[in-house]
Amino acid sequence: MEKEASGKRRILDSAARVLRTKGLNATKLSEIAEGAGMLAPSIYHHFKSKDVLVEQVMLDGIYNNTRHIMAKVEGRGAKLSAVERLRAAIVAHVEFLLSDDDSSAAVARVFDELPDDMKDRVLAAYATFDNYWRDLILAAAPENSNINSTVARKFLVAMLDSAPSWYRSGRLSGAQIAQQAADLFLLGFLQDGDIDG
Amino acid sequence: MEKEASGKRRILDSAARVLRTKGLNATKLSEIAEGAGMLAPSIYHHFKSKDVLVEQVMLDGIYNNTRHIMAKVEGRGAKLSAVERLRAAIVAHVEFLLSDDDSSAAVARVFDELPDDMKDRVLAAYATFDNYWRDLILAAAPENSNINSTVARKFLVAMLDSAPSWYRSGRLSGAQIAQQAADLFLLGFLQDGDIDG
DNA sequence: GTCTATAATCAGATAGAC
DNA sequence: GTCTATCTGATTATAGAC
Repeated sequence: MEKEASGKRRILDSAARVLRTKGLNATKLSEIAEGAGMLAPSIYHHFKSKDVLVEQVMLDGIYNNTRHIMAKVEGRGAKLSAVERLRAAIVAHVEFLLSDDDSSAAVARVFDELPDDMKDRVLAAYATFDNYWRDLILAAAPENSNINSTVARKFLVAMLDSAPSWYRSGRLSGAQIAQQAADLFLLGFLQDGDIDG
Repeated sequence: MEKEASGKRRILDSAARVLRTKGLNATKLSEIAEGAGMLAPSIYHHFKSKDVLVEQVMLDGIYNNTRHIMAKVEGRGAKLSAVERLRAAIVAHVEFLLSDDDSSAAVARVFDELPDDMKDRVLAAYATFDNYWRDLILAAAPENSNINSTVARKFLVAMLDSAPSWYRSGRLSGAQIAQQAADLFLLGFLQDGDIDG
């Protein structure tokens, strides 16, 4: 189709990986270039500026993440209850964040650091993602819930997005962390023992 | 006692306020100085470098936040149940984050952006804070909880710390957000209606 | 303790050869 | 499409007067 030069692809992948681990400010073009097998000025053949490159990484990350979650949830078929769908989304989100794919972890790590104007544009790109969560949450909400669904969504996403910042492979697997997140959000900390899931 | 020059105090206060709203990278010494009623080079009479100043703001913020939460919880007296103590801490934490005091919001906003070495030192200063939460959580945990208490603490603090990034005064007050956070964490999203508190 | 210069640094960005 | 220079700009930091 279009010629998505492999150079461009390598730069985007390298950028996501460095951003994920170092954050925006500590991410230097020289390091991105190194990961892509070239030198810093070569990046400018593919991207007009560092900002443009970073913004593309953010947009790709949001797209990949949204698509991944939707695929996981919808792939479970039409038999799932609203609560099971919400649980599946939570699990998919956390597992993707903790996976080898740098897309979503880069976004989670860097979003707060973005310059204001870029943050506004990236936030606009979140619309599909936000709407999907909103629908999942509204569908799963109990009748007379005293919890505001927007507040619940903000708290939920923030909680999940924090996982990469403190998770280290060891005792618990990513899948286990994901289950804990779902249990915690859906059932609460005071809910105990023997839960079906 | 010691002569904590009012200049130093003004710089720290101004720095916390700018950091809270702009994040680390966008916080310029010139703006901190402006808020303190002086020019940028004057800061160097009080602090050896920007890093040293920022680190002091972080340490102060952690200290203030920890002390505030402890005072609120312990001030409620010895009659509180473990769950009520945990709830009081959650509410105090969110209310402090959303208050006029810039201490804790500055930490929540900036922590992820800190350079690695400083982050390590700041993290060490979190020990008192972390231990307090750990104890509150362990005391309130149900007998056979299937939720890891460390994971619960990480998710809880991350969720609470996100509030300043999306909360805007309007419909819901800070106190209401704080209650929602406590309900959500303790009882879960699926818990509905009429909750005692 | 604060100011007016001015230096030093660093990283993003550009020019132009190959 | 990538390289080797080089430039630019912004910001931290220093020197030294007041």
